[in-house]
Parts: sequence; C-alpha cells; structure tokens
Amino acid sequence: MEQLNKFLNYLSAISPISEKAKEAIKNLCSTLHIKKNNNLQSIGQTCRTIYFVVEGTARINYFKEDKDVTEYFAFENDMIIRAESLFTGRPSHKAIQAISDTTFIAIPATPLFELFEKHHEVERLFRKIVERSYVDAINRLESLQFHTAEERYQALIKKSPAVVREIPLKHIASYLGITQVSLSRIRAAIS
Amino acid sequence: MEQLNKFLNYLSAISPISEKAKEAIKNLCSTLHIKKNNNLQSIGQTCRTIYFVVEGTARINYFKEDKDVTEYFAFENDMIIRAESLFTGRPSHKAIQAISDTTFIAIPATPLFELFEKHHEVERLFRKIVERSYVDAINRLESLQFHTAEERYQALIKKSPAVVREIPLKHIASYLGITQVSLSRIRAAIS
DNA sequence: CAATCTCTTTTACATTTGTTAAATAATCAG
DNA sequence: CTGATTATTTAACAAATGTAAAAGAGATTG
Repeated sequence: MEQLNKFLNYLSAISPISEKAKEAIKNLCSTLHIKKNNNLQSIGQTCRTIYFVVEGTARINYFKEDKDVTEYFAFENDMIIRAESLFTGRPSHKAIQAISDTTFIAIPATPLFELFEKHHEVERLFRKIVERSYVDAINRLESLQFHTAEERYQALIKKSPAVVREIPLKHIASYLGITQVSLSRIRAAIS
Repeated sequence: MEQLNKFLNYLSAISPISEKAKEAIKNLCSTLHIKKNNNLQSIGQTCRTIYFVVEGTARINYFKEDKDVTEYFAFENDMIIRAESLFTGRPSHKAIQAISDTTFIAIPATPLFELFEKHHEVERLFRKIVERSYVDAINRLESLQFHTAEERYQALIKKSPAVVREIPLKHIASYLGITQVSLSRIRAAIS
C-alpha cells in the first residue's frame, strides 16, 4: 500500500484531488508484477486499462515486417497506455512489455471514466496527464522529423540517461527510428 | 454567425454540451481572417489561445537551421494550437501560418479554462479534443519512426488528398521529414 | 504579354542509413 | 565454471536521402 499512496501523491501533485476522490481512485487500483520480457498486454487486444509504472521499466512495441519496434519507454510514475486503442475503442496492434521485472498499477478505464462524473477534479487530473503525454509526443515528432539520428541519440542521453544505461540498444535504436547497426556506428563515432 | 453556429455544432458532436455552455463558449469566440502566407501567431510568443480553422488551410511551422519545417496541417474544423507552449506556459519556437486565405475562430485559453469550473461538460469536450490530437500525434510518430518516405507520402495522399492538391510541395516534404528534392523523386517513381 | 517570381523537377554527386553476415563481448542457466 | 544464449560491434556493400545547382512550369504583376 505504500507504493499506492506514493503514486496517489504523485498524481495529486499534477492536479489536486480531494481525499474522497483519492479513495475512489485507490479502490480502482490494482497492482501487477510482470517479469522481464513478458507482456502486460498483448497485440490485438483492445486497451481498456490505464497503467502506471511503479517500479521497473516498460515499453510499448509493435512489429513492422517482423521487426520489433519500440514506440515508447516508461519509467517510474510514467503512464503507459495504448492511446490509439483506449481513446478509439479499436484493437491495438501494439503490446506493453516489461523490460525489467516491473510493477504496474492498473486502473480500468470504464469505472475511471465513471468517476469523472462524480469527481470533476479527477477528470481534470486525467486531462492534464493526457496533455503532458501529448506534449511529449509532439516533442518526439519534432525530433524524428528533422533531427539526425545522432542528434536524436544525444538528446535521448541528455533527457534520460537511465534509458541508455538500462535498456538494450536494440530497443533504443528502434525507438530512435534507426537500426541497431546504425546506432552502434553513431556510438562509435561519438566516443 | 452562421460559421460560429456550425462550429459549435461540430464541437457538440464530439461531446455534448448544454445550451448554456454553448452560449458561454460563443461569448469567448472571435473570428480572424488571415491572408495567405501571413502569420496568425509568430515565433517566440507564448501560446494562450486555442484556434480552429473555419475555412482555408493553415500550418504550424518552425525553423531548423534556416530550413522551414512544417509540423502540422489544419483544415476545416481542425484545432490548431502550439500545445508545447499552451500546456507548459513556455514561449513557442513555432509559428501558425495561413497557407491560403484562412478564417480562424480564436478562443482565449484563460477564460476557457475558467469555464471548465462552471461547465464540467466543456472540460470534457476539451479533454476529448486533446485525446484526439494525441492519437493523431501517435499515429504520425509511428509513420515517421518506421515507414519509408514513400510509404508516408502514399499514406498522406490516402488520408488527406486535399493536402496534396492544395498545399505547396515544399511544405509537404518537410511535414514528411524529407527534402523537396526527395519528394519529387518519390512522386516521379510512383507515377 | 513580357518580365519576374515562385514552385517543381531533374541531374550529379556526397552522405547517411540499411542489409547481411561475421566477430566479439556480455549474460545466463545448468 | 562452462556451454549456450543474447547483446553489441564491425565490415562490406546496397539503397535511400541529402545537397547544390540548374532547368522547366506555372502563376503574378505591372
């Protein structure tokens, strides 16, 4: 329960929520442990759950012509959702996978969205979280659109050194939109 | 006023809003006409306004080492905001520019966000709009991350044929993350 | 309608990144 | 500890994209 309280404090720092609302959210939360390299959610499922990483590291990935592509990394406190499924109701062609042994908090979407009716401030909190995710996505778009692979790698090291320390390079390469061979070359050129 | 009503109907189709809320939003709306190639918002300003295109075409652009990069196209009913500024309060290094003579509806953010207090359903509407934008951004990320330039161009033609008909190729090229020369080559190869 | 812009394509060459395969290096399970 | 697996780097060559410059098309204006 310690973890859950810490998580709720983290949320209310984004946008304040009443004690009642906190309790209501708490009642929806469950905790999940997923072992390294196992899937929390599989390709083909429709996403109806909102996850947060409590401890560990996770990613969203999909397959493009047999190649495993990482779309997103999540660390402590990061939300991890397959938005293109959750917000459209369509099945997702992406998976959520634990990179290391990882603990997630899961909040089922339907009762959470129902909470929005009773607790306006929960909807606000969630809106702000989506706004943040949107800003992150836009910043990544900018980096993929017109930065070179080397610039993107340097930016990633700067923004999240943990990524480079803890995550296999093959995942980092596809996250950057390049092959692992290319990333190796870049790393060799830098140092 | 005809345009304004049409716009509000469009909004309430996304998420229903009461007549009262509609009136309140209406009172915040103003209409702006921007001539082709002129800026609605300039680089360096902090974005405190939410715009929608009523008629015409617009884009968000920025400069990367003197090169004009298009980040986003907006057509009729599309929202156009510089989210990385509006949602963070930081100045934007991006501009909003009319591609053709364009009519915008402008809603100042501060009073709109205040409306959220009184009219829960307006916050919900806005949340859903942000969710849609987020999904769009994720889909574009996927396309930039691991599709070839040709695939991206074909997808764009399929998704918005209007883009290719109405927008200068130099803008389309940078939107796709390639040079105009490259886009010309791809077009030549296809036909 | 001629002159001037602007937009688009083409060419030639440079650079980056991809592909495939092999060689190391690091990690893991028995 | 050791063989097996997984991760990372390197090499050689192919393909895609960038750069710079010029030519051709189309639009605009006096």
